[in-house]
Amino acid sequence: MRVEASAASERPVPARPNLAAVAALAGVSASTASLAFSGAGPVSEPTRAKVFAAAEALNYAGPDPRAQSLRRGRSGIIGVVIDDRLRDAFRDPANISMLDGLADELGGAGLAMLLLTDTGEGAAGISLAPMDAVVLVGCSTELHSSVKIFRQRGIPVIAIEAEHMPDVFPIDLDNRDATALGARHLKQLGHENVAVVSLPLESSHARGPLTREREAASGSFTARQRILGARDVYPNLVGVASAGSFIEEGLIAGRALLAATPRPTAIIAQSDLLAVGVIRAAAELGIAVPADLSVLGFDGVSVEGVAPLELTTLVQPSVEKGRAAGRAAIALLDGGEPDPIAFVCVLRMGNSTGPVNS
Amino acid sequence: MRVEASAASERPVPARPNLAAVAALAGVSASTASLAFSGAGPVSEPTRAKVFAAAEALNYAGPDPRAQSLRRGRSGIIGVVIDDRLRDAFRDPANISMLDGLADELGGAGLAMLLLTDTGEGAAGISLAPMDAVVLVGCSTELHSSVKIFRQRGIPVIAIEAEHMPDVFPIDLDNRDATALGARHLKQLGHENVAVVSLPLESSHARGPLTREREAASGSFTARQRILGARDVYPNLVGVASAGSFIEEGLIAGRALLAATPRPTAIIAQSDLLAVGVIRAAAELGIAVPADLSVLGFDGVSVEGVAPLELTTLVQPSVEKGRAAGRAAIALLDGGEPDPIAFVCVLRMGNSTGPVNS
DNA sequence: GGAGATCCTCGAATCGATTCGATCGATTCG
DNA sequence: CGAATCGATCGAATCGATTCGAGGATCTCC
Repeated sequence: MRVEASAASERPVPARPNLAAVAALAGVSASTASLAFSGAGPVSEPTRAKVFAAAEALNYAGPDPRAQSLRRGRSGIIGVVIDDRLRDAFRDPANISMLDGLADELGGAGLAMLLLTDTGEGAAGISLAPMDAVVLVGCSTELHSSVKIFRQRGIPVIAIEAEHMPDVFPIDLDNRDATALGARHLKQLGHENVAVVSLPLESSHARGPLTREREAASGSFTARQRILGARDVYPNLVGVASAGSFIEEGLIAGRALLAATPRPTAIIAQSDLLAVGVIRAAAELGIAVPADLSVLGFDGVSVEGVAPLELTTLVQPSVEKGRAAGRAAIALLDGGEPDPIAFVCVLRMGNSTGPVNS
Repeated sequence: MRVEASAASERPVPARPNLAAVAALAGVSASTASLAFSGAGPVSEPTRAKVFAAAEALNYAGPDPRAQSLRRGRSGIIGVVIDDRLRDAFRDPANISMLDGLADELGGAGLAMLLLTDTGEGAAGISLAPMDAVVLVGCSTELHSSVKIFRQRGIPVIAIEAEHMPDVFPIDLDNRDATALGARHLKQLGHENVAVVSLPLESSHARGPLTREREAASGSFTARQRILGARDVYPNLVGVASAGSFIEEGLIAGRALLAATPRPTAIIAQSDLLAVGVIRAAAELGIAVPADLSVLGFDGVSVEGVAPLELTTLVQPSVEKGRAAGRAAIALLDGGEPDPIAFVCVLRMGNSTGPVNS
């Protein structure tokens, strides 16, 4: 294809110009023009100037990312798969911090985040989008088929807090041990009648009492591990599943649990937001925290609305978790084989837990 | 290039198979194989089966999205540009609702969201990522250069609450009129000494008193419009800019404003989170709301932590705003020319405002 | 002045798929 | 039984760039 210099003036609205057109107008070959734009090879100053002038004249915006990504085999896009609806995922500060760390690390490497959900219609994007790597966040088992596709495509997969799978790089959190640590703290305070409010167990986000069957069938690795951790200390633990990590849900769950007789003297909430809800439920019922009820949280995010109470909670390095995922993605893209990463939580003492009041 | 049926067994780890390899193994042409996968043309059942069998045998994951997007000129990706750090953007429920509406609408059309920020290093993605359309959220003026690139590329741009620009499809909110409406409500209650807490004015997110110069130079269209709306009723309005739409920031701003003499009898906050912060500042100082101080919010999100108070606020249709942006993006992609969209807020009466106590 | 090194520039192959028009065989209709 | 029709398949062009090896010009140094 030849493009005359005059062609530009003949057609007022030409098809979008491409590199070839620019090169032609500049009187150089396409390869040289490419070099001029990418700066990847030696190009003399006058030539470079000619190319840029031609680009300017043709109103050329630079190499087409689509073509670039085909040729280079890289799109600069990292998929982030959330198992929730966006609204839900973004409602929990711990999650947001994680995404923030992720975005920070990826952005620094010139990579962008493609937000995907594994449920509903948005799931199509999972196999259709051009991605260089994928980070699964709290992914459910429904993702196994997607993971297979990623593997076939040679797309590295990073999973945050998920069951280990072959060819999936894990970023772990000691959900079980941390919860056990928290539970032992309660035990030391003398609590024996303890209940738990869990994160959603299924993607249906159904509320309701925990049963061993439900737990076993649960797609939420995190929720399950935290339940197990609590059971390590309180084998006969009872509890309810929430429909999401929100204060409102903690309130609902708290009401349910506190209506039981005998009333639990301590409640383990699987997130700080849930813990705040539980505390609010207690307030409603005139139950004093921590005198009559101890509440343990998880995440260590600063939550509004329980002042002057300060949550006793298991602090997890949310931001670092995201960062680690980002770094892992970058390393895997470069063909590296980073070491698996496991984070641990720290028990931060607040005053939402106290000795049992018998 | 010919690929023998036996080649697959010779090379244990072949370069990733492509459509041509699958077609060769199936004994059909690449065009037919393409038809079989896309279902876009007539393909006999036996042929289709042969193709899929070959794909299975070669462990082919389906057409490469990169190549597809080059050929079809579509990537299925919609860019979403946030002017904030992710962390900040996700901290405000109004923003999240908007993103949720957007995600919902886009997901339904098989499109995925590419999250971008216009500041820092992540900004590179703006011109490098393969996007079919872009939604600017609360974009600053720094985006003008990016918008130029989008225009050159023929990428439709949708801007939510931004200054109108040629070739940019606007989704508007009556920020000014709505704020004026709220201000008139305060006026009717007899308030004369009114102050405002604004959203960040610059991308530096600097706190500090409002000045006409700062307002004029501000990159935040929304903040400016809301200030203007308040000025429509209270021309000599004073106020401070916050560093973000957070409760904590409202608290800081509230303390500053309530330290003035004479103390304002009403404060207009440019978001509900800021309003809650202001109320908390009042509580700190022993100032009763609404008896001694009226506080007006904006957004109409349900905010925790001011019970039993209920915020008087300007309710905006956040989710609908996002949905409208999504629909506009889809329509523009189809070459349509949707009508500009403008949403209006509704003043919802709570009990955080009341008659001036003189 | 010629051999060799340097520096630019170019041609051609390639990335992996889609799509239009052409072709070929089988079926149907008159 | 010939012609028109229809369905399935194929070839070739195309999307827009990158990259490698080769080639030509210029310069250096002996």
